[in-house]
Amino acid sequence: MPTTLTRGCARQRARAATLFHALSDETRLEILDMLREGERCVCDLQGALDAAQSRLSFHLRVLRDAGLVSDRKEGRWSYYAIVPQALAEVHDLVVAQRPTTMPGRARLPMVGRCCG
Amino acid sequence: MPTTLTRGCARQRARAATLFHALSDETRLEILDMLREGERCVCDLQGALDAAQSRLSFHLRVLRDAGLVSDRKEGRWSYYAIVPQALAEVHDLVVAQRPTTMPGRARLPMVGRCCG
DNA sequence: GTTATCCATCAACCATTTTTGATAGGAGAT
DNA sequence: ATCTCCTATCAAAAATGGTTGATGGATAAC
Repeated sequence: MPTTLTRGCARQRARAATLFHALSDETRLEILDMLREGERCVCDLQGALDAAQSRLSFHLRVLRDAGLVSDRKEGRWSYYAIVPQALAEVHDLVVAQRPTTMPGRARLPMVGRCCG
Repeated sequence: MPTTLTRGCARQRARAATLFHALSDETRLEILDMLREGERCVCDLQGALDAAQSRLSFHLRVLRDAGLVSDRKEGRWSYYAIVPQALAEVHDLVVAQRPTTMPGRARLPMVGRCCG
C-alpha cells in the first residue's frame, strides 16, 4: 500500500517541519535555554529576556503547540517546562537524516559525545 | 568578560536558528531524504519531487547556505550531497538543549537507539 | 555556427510569521 | 468590591519566507 506509506512519510515530515520550525527562532531558543535549568513562569522569562509579554506568550505558544514545552497553571502564574520526550523526538529525527550510503554510517563524525 | 560570552552564546544561537530553519520546510526535508542515498543532480530531484526548477534551486540554496549540503559542478550538472558534519552539528545542538536539572539527565528517554 | 539541456538568479507576487499595542480574564491582596 | 498582578488573545502592522515565470550563462550535442 504505497499510499499509506507515502502518507505516513508525509505526516512524519510535517511533524519534523513543525518541530524544527519551533526551534528555528532565536527567541525561542533563548527561552528553551532558560528552561533547561527548570520550569519558569512567564514573568521570569520576561525579566531575563526583556521581551514584551505578548511576544513571549506568542513564542511560548509556538513551543507548546510543537510539544516542546508544557505549561502548568498555579495561582496566577503559568509555569513552562521542557518536555524531554519531544527533544528525544527531535534527536531521532536528526539521526534519521543520516546518509544511508556512507561507508562509516555507524560512525558519523559527531562533534560531541552522544547522549552522555 | 561577560560580553564575549554573551556574544558567543548569541552567535551560537544564531547558527542553531539557521540550521533549524533550513530543516523546517517539508520540501527541504524531502530533498534531504533523497540525498540520504547519495548525491543527486538537480534534475534528478526535479523529476522525483516534481517541483519547478527555480523552486528547487531556492531550497537547495537555503540548505547550502546553512551548510547542510554541498554542491559539485560536473559538466552542466550540479550535484548536491549531504554534509554529515552539519548533521552532527545539529545533533549536538539538540543534545545541548537537554535540561540540566533532570534526575536522569544521562538517560533521557530517547525513542530510538542513539548514533547506532 | 545553432539548438537543446541544466542550472542560478532576479523581480513580482502571495503567504506565513512575528511584533506591537490594546483588551480582557482569572487570582490574590486590600 | 476594588485594585493589582500575571497572563492569554486579538487585530493591525511589519517583516520574513516561499512560489512563479522570465532571463541568462554555461556546457554539450548537432
